[in-house]
Amino acid sequence: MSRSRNYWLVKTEEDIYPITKLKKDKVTQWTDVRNFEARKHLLAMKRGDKLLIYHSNASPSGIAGLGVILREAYPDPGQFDRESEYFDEKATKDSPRWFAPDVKFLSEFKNKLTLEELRAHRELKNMVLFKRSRLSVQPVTAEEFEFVLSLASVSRQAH
DNA sequence: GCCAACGTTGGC
DNA sequence: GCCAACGTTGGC
Repeated sequence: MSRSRNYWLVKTEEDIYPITKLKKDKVTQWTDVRNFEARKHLLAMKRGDKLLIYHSNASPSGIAGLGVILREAYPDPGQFDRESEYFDEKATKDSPRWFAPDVKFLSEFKNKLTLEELRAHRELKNMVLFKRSRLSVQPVTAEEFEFVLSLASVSRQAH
């Protein structure tokens, strides 16, 4: 029996790792997530799951494009590196604490879908994005995902 | 840069 | 196991 695909929203700070950088890299390790609930979601991601890529700390903040899970989560190397700002002394190779999947670039929206615009749609009113504003990896329903895509194509047609 | 929201830590 | 203090996120 095949499992249905899941959808997620992941945040990245626009001035640290914008989607234009992912576009250039094609694939990146989605590292540095250090929050237990976000970790749970990273570990639940399956190859082929699609991601809304959200730029935080931006003006304005919003969804900038799409990615897809290429490799499921494996231990995040930064936790073992004393030099890294993401080093975790409680983590060992035998029992890692933090994980990262590989994310592949899919597309960049012509126009970022801003928080303000997203908030304006009833169809999106239950998005975790609004209820759990600090969670950096969060589930998205299939309906929400499809609706966001429909908004993105509208903004593409506008230009 | 401010500050509200909220996740995490640590004393008890 | 509670909860106050602290630190961080992220919108504005």
